[in-house]
Amino acid sequence: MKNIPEILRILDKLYPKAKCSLDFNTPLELLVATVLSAQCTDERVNQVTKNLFNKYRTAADYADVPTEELEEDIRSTGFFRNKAKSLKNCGAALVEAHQGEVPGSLDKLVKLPGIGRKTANVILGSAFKIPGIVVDTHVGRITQRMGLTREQDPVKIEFDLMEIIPKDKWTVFSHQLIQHGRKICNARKPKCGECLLLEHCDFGQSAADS
DNA sequence: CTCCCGATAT
DNA sequence: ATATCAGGAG
Repeated sequence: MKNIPEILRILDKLYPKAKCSLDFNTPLELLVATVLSAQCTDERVNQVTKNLFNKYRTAADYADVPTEELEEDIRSTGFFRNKAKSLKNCGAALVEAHQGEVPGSLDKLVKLPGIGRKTANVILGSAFKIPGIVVDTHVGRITQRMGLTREQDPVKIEFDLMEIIPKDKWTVFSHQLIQHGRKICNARKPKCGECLLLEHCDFGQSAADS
């Protein structure tokens, strides 16, 4: 079995101030940034939202803008047609069902168009301080490599992690792994030689031959 | 499972 | 050229 407390200590030491790396000032801004972050780097999202948030200030602003105009405003983040549709429909749903405000519960968030569990848990953790495990591509990859889960499905991974990670650590843990995934445990060529989690990692152990 | 999709690193 | 990047919907 895994020495979870030790793994958490190492992560705290490596990334003591791990937080959301998307720029935002309100729950709505975080929602938009997180939708845009799908299959896109957070640097590019921040670059786009810098201008976007000046132009779109309320949920109604997203609901009312012509689709083509919103598509152009977010084009460089990729998947721009899907994302524009999601943001527009989401803005309308917020106005319709939540007085234009972003709800602070998982159930209500995942009912919004374009918002899945990953996005919902980002919003819960960083905008509402409600614990949630964010299983994105980084968290999924790293926890599989380490042997913290055997599942492939992000939702199953989320539930596996919820059982072994203390609830008050869920949000920090997610952001720590995301930073670790960007700096060390890359998808293509993980830098196992620089990884302080090596001895706790199945992938690192099996790759350590020399 | 497939599709959506521009930008960047290798 | 190709894999990958804070995924979600049909």
